[in-house]
Amino acid sequence: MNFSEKVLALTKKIPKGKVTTYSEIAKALNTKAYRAVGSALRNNKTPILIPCHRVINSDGNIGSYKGIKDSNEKVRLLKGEGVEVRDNRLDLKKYLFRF
DNA sequence: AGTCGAGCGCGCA
DNA sequence: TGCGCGCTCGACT
Repeated sequence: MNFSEKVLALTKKIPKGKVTTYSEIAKALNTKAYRAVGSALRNNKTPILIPCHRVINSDGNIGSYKGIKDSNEKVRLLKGEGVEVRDNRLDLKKYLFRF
C-alpha cells in the first residue's frame, strides 16, 4: 500500500461536517512527511471519492486547494457541510476529527 | 510575537 | 538524479 493510498484512504473516512489536518494524517500513518500528505492529496487520482477539502493546516487555516491558497471553492464546500469558515479559517476545537 | 531552516515521501523533468 | 510541493515544529531573534 502506497503512502498516497493510505492518505487517501484515511481522508475518505473523514465524516461530513468534520475536518482533519495534515499533521493528524501524518501521525496516523506514523510518519513525519507532512508535505507528502499534501502532495498525495494534490496528486490524488480519485478526487470524487476523496474529500480533499476536509484536510487543512494544523493551525486551522484552510491552506491551499488545487494549488490556490484562497480558494473559495473549499470554503464553500465546508460551509455547505455546516462548518463555520471565516477568512479561510475554521475552529479546530469544534471540527477537528481525530482517527 | 515573527522568522528560519531542516526533515520527510512522492511525482515530474 | 534532482528538485519542489495543498506542511510542521523546534530554535532563534
